[in-house]
Amino acid sequence: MPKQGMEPIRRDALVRATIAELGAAGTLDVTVSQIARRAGVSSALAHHYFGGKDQIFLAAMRRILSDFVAEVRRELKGVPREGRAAAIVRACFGGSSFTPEAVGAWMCFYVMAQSNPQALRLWQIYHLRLRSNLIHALRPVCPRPAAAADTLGALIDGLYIRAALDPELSPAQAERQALTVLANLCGDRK
Amino acid sequence: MPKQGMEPIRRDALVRATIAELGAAGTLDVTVSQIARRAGVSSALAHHYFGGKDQIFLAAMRRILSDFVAEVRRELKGVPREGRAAAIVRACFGGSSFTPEAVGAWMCFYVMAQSNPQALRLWQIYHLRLRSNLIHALRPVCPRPAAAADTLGALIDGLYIRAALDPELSPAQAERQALTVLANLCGDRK
DNA sequence: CTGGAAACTGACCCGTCAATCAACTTCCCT
DNA sequence: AGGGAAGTTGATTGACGGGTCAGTTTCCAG
Repeated sequence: MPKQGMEPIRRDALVRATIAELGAAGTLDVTVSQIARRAGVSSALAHHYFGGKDQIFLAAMRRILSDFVAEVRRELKGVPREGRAAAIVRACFGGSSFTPEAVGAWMCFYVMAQSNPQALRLWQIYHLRLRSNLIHALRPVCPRPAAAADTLGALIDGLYIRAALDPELSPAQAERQALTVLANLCGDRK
Repeated sequence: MPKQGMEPIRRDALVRATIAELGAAGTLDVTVSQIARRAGVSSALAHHYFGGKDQIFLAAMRRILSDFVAEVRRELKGVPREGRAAAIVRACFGGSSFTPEAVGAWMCFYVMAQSNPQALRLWQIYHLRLRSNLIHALRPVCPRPAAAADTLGALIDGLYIRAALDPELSPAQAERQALTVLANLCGDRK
């Protein structure tokens, strides 16, 4: 029963369903039909709105990325200069960023970036933005902000991978590890 | 032109071809035909020897894992107690462990482990072995060996991911970052 | 010399899935 | 009212890829 103005609602539902499906499967081997079924529509409609499977995946990737950016901004609100780096780390492991679903989908996007130029481009943008945010946040507390930002970024990626494969690794543990390294990176020159 | 005693040679060629193909593609979307072609045989023969696609992939995964173990052993040879942790780190980024090909294939196995129970099992074994090696190596030089091993392991995984997506990241840089964190993890209590 | 095992392949079968199409329904504008 | 736009789907198509099989060649044992 068609209603007017469904497009944004359908798009949203499909994007959500994509993230859920990717997160649950942990693989890019997810069919358009599965996504559409979870979103409560036919696969034809998914194609109608997005044009193709890749576009659906890219939309989901953009969503996760922008959710993460929002999380960072929220965590950064009202935090003094010296606490900014820790706030960014908390954003990585808290809120909606570190649910099993999001982590699984995130890993899928890493894979997609290896063969899809647009996905690679999105990843590079995320990567550069996180890096510059971290450098800026580390400048007041760290002797070598750029190097520390690279290390911290790599550690965060690694913790994501491990969380995806090892359900034992809790968000709290992961966050603690990252914060410990952050403290070391900052404090070992005094 | 059939010759006797080809089986081990073919198996080896197919495993090598699998790693090369996975490493080049950066995805599990590699067909048996591609692998077989690169190995110079028909796809039917690949099925004949391995039984199926999954078996081929698992054989390749086992190969990469055992190559890595060999690398660690080699790097550890004749190194004094205090240098063991650094030697393991060097093994991760040197030799055949950190070629673009091996890193790409490695990432594929992480993906496979998310949906294939046998691959997950193999990953867990690798994971536990690396962990216990690291803990043992860190004991003489580090106040909290277990925590440090977990952190170092995650960092190494993260550096692999980044190397896979970012050709700018050289082995030397990655190794330097890992060794820096290792030094911090050891030295910050003095 | 001969029969069987090992090595090897081309052709085929069959399931799956992205993508398209031709409909049908509901809503809104004039 | 009624025509077009938006919403929606089931059925279909076409490609692709894993797996199987029947058949061919080569080698070796008895």
